[in-house]
Amino acid sequence: MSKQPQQKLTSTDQNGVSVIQSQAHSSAANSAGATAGLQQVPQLVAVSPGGGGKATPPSKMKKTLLDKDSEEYRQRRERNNLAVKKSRMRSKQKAQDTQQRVNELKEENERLEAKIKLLSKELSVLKDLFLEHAHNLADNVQPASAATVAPGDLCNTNNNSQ
Amino acid sequence: MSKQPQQKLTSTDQNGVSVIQSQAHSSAANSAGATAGLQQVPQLVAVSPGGGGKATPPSKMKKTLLDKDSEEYRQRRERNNLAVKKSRMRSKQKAQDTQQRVNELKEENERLEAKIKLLSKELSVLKDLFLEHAHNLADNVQPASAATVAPGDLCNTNNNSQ
DNA sequence: GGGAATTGCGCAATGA
DNA sequence: ATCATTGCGCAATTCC
Repeated sequence: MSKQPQQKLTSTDQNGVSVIQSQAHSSAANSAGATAGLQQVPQLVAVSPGGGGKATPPSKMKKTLLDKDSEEYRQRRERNNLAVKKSRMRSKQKAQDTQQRVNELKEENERLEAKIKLLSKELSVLKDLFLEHAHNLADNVQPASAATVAPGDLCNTNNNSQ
Repeated sequence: MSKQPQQKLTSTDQNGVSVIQSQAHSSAANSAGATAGLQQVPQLVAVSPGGGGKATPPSKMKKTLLDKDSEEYRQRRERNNLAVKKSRMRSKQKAQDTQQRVNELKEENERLEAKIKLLSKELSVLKDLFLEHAHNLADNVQPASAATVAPGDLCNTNNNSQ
């Protein structure tokens, strides 16, 4: 898929002290280059409390050393960063899709309601017609069925879609 | 304009383990919360050269002041962190609302379609009745009017449901 | 100019 | 062990 070889310039590889990793990732997706010098602060890791003398704490010792300089560490970070980016992209897209879905549903809703209105009207007309006819029948026998029946376009099923 | 009640300012330190702060300056009274998590960064103090006068050159030199130790800096950061949190919260909530809206709309959609179905059926029944009656009339009384009324399926409500 | 809001990103913890 | 998800802080940018 979208996987570009990202350069990794870990400057100050073995500089004496602090790590200013001004990693200019230069992601491909980054357009509008305004030369963004990003800079994440280095975090000093507390290797061990200086004065303390805990020799062997409980046997649960996992987070002993996170070699920031380790190659593997950087590798893992990079992978995670990629994963994070991907995940966020997907999340964003999903939200967008949802929003679009809302719009579509709203549209369809309107359509359906319009149709309901139409059908209701038709129904009402037909019912009136029946009533009228029934009255006519009750009054006498048959006055004029045709006239009663077709006043205009009662039965028009103008079903215009959309 | 802040319209939202400030949440508890205590930084709720629950995991901040790996970062310790090597704060050079002991700030004054840290009101409300003593937020931890500071890092030391090599700060290149690049004050405006020349000494004395301000005379800021019209160039693009704006990174003149970034004192990480500054009280104002920390203050700004904290405010921004709060703002970020708020913004993200809102964003999340909005997404959630949108999702819920989708559900509601879907539900209503179903309801509407059901109603359409019902109305269509009613209409169809009524029309059939109508036709039948017309036939009766045609049989018994005048063929002329009956013929005018019912050629075949005059009132075909071709209700296509999506 | 200035503060809040938004956005992109990296880090670390955690879930699956 | 690898990837995905998530909370959080930083910094740049944008919006009042």
